[in-house]
Amino acid sequence: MNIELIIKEKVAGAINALYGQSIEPSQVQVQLTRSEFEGDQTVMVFPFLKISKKSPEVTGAELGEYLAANVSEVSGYNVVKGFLNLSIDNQFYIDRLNEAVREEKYGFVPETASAELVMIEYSSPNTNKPLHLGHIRNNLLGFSLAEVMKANGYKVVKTNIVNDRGVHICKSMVAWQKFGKGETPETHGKKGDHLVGEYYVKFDQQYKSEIAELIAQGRSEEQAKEEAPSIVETREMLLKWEANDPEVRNLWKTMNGWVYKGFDETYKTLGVDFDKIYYESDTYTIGRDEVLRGVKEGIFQQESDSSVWANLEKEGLDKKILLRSDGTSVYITQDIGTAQLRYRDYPIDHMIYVVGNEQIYHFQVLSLLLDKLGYKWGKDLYHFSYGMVELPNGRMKSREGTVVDADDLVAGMVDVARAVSMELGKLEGYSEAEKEHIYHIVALGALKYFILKVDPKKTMTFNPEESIDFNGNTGPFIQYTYARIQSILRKANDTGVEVPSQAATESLNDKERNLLKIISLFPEVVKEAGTAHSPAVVANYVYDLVKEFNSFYHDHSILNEPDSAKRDFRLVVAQTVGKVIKNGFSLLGIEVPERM
RNA sequence: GGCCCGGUAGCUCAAUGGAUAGAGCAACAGCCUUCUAAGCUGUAGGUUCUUGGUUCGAUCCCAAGCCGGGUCACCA
Repeated sequence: MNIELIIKEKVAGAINALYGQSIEPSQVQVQLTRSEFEGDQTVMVFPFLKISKKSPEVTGAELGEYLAANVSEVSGYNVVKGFLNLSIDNQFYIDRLNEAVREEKYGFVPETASAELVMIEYSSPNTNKPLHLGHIRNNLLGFSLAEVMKANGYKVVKTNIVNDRGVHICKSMVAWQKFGKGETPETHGKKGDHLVGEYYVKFDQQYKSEIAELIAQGRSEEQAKEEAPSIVETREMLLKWEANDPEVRNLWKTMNGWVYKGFDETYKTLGVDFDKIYYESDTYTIGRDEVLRGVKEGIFQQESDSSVWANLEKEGLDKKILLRSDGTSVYITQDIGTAQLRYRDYPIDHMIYVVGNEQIYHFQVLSLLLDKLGYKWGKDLYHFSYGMVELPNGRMKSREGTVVDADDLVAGMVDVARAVSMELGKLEGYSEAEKEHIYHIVALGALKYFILKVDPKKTMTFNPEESIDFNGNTGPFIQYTYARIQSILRKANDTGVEVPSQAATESLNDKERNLLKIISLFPEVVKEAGTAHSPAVVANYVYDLVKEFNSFYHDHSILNEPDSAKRDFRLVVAQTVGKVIKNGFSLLGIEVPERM
C-alpha cells in the first residue's frame, strides 16, 4: 500500500478521534515534503481548521502527535505554519525496496483473465510518402501508451489503419505513369516509400504548373484547380480503382507494395509493431454500406447530385459530407467501416485513437456519426490527441522542404551516437556488430526520450541540435546511469561479492533514503501515466530517479564501502534502481545497454 | 468570423489549488592515480502574457483582453 493512502486514512481517523467529525480520506491533501523541510509527507491542515476551531499550528501539532503515537509508519512530525510534515519510518521504505527486489515487474499491474481490452490505433500512415518527424511522435506515443496500458493491467491490441487508397495514392500513381519510365526501388536504389513520395511531389509540381498555365489562359483559380489535366486524370483513376479496373489495381498493388516494404523497415528501426493491421481498401466499402444504410433509415440525407451528408447542426457542428456526388468515399467514411470491423473482430472495452490534435473536429464528428448509426461505443471512443511537432523556425512545410524524414533523422542520430561513443572509447572488447547495436540503442534512446518527455498534449519544438545532445535530461544520460550500475554489478560478481536477495540495514544516509523514497513511488507513477495517458509522467520520474542515483553514486562508494553490510545494502539499492530504470524505459519503448 | 488548444528563466521543458515556481541546455566557477566525467557540485538567470474575480492560499479554477497555433474541404 502506498504511503499517501495510508496517511489519508489515518488522518481521517485522527480527525474523528480528536474532533469527533468524520471526513473522507480523499478529502485529506497529502504531498511529498519539499526538500528544504524536515519530513517525508506533508499534510495540509488548512482544510481542517473549521473542524478543529483552532489555529493551524495547534491543529497540526495535535494531528501530528496523534499520528506519531498511533501510526507505526509515522516516526515523527513537525509543523510549519499550516503544514504538518511527517517523517516516515525507515523500515517502511526498506519494505518497499524489498518489494521491488522481489517482483520482476515491480510497479506493473499483472494482467488478469477478466482484464478489459483496450485497442490502440496509431501510426496510420498514408501510402503516398515516407514517414516524417510528425509520424515519429505518433508512433512513439502509440507504442508507449500501449506499454503503459499493459502495465496497468489491460489487455492491449495495437492496431494500424493504413490509408492505402484515395486521391493521395492516385496522385503518386498518375505521376509515376507519366514520368516513371518503369522505375522501381531496385532500379533506383531507394526505399520504396521514398520513391513513391518523390512521385507525389512530382505530381504536385506538375499540377501547379498546369494551374498556372490555365490561369494564364484566363481561367479563374478555382476553375483551374478543377480542370487541370492531372487532377482530372487522378479523379478518373480513383473511379477506375473503385470500379476494380485491373490495370489500375495492379499498379496500385505494386506501388503500395514498395511503400509497405519501406514502412516495415522504418517501423523495425523505431522498434514499434502492431497486433492487427487494417487497410482502408478493405474497410471503406463497409463504411459506404453503413452510410447508405443511414440514408435509408433517414439518419443521413442524399442530395439531388447524389452526394450524402450528415447534418450535425443540432449537435453544434456543421454539415459533413460522407459520400461524394460521384459516389466515392471520403476520409471519414472508411473510419466508420473500420470501426465496425474492429468491433466485430475484438471485444473492445476501450478504443483509443492516437491522432494529432488537428483532427479533434474529425473525431467529434466520427463519434456522433457512429452514435447515430446506433453503435453504443460511438460516444466512448477516446481521441488521444497529441500536439504537433514544430521546428525551431516553425512548422514543417513540404513546400519549403523543411520536412524532417524519419529514416534520415534516425540515421543521423546513429552517426552522432557512433561518433560520441568512439571518442569516449568505452566499448573495447565488443565486436563491430555489438558496437553498432549499442549506437542504435543510444541513438533511439535519445530520440525517443526527447519526444516522450514532453506532455503529449502540447505542441513541441524539435530542435535537431538539442535532440542529439547526450548530456543532461536526455535518454543517453539515463542509459548511461543504467550501464554504470550494470558495471558495478559485473564487478561485484567478478570479485565474488553477492548481491543479497533482500535488503537489511538500520541506518540510512540522506541520499540512500531519497533513493528509497523515489523507488517507492514507481507503482503510483505507472498508474498515473495510465490515467493521464502520458508517457511523459514516466520519463520525468525516471529522470528524477537517475539524478538522485548519480548524486548518491558520486558521494558514496558502493564496492569500496568497508562496512560489508552497508556495501551489500547499496548493491541491492543500485540493482533495484537499475531495474526501475529498465522497467520505466520499457514503458517508453527505450532499451538500456549493459555498457556504453 | 465561430469553435478548440496553448502562453512559465535567453532556449527546451517540469510543477494532484499549497511553503522561497523547479530541471536541462547555453554562460560562468570548481571536481577524474578511487565502482564508467555521456557524471557530480556551485554561481547567475522569473512581474508564471495582462487585468479583474473565486479563497486561508492561484502558474493551476472563472471572466475579459492581448499574442501564437489548430480547425471549420465533394483533402486526408
